[in-house]
Amino acid sequence: MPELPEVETTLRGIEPHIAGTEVEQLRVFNGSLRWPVTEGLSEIVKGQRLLSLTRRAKYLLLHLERGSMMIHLGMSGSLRLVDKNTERRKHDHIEMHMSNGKCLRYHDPRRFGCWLWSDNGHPQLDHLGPEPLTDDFSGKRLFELSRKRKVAVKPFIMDNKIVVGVGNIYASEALFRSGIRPDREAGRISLQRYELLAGHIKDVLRLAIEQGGTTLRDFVNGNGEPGYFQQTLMVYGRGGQPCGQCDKPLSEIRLGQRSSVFCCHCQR
DNA sequence: CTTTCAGCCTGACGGC
DNA sequence: TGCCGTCAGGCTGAAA
Repeated sequence: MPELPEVETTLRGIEPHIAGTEVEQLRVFNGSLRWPVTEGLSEIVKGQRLLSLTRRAKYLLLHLERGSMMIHLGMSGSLRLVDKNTERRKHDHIEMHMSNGKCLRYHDPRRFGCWLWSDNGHPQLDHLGPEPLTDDFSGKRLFELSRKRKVAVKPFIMDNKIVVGVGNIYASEALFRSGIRPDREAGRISLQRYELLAGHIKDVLRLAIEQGGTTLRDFVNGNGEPGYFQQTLMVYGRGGQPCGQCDKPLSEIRLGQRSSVFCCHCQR
């Protein structure tokens, strides 16, 4: 599923192939995504030059001459570059033909994603916290914003107002590396432990982006699905299996309606 | 203000 | 073989 590293990987994979080209044609086959695809999108973007592509949180932004497209991959979305006469697969909902012959296909079985056009900014981006891989995100920030908060630390670090782009997988892994129980009250964790946690969040995201390099080639070539993070996972999806550090069985609980796996011996 | 929770959607999987 | 229930997940917005 697309987390921040995969969105970043997608961006790096497609950017060099289509930045600077012009939109020849955009076709919407099924526009009922998380929010309906912007009405009249094909007519709006036709003929506009794609100036640049950026990422904010898990959103991809395509900057065109007269505005920008905000794309989210939701839970099951993916973008890939294909030859324009490649046959469409089931759940290929949108495609964008560029002036250099490249075709960008959006595939999303669960349709939790979005494609929204705006010529004056996207309100969804206005109240987001800092990017995790910048100096604006630190243990000090986690410590200060968590004082008097009763929420468990795992949903706390997954809150987009605190820091963006930390999904269930990487929250679980960073907490394991930090030796912190996911259900510990956010307001009762020391500055020192938050500094450790912030460092591990950055490490785990950076590592996943590096490993995404393999996925990147697949995306561009239109082969296979990403499977790069499986080996590195210590706790996510491993409830009941032995802990990689102490061999005791990993515990599984639910926090904020999300499954949370941890080691009750290694994490306190 | 904080916290909780339903809803959006399909595919995979287990039980019968 | 198929049917049915459950789960997975990010994000929003309403309710408590």
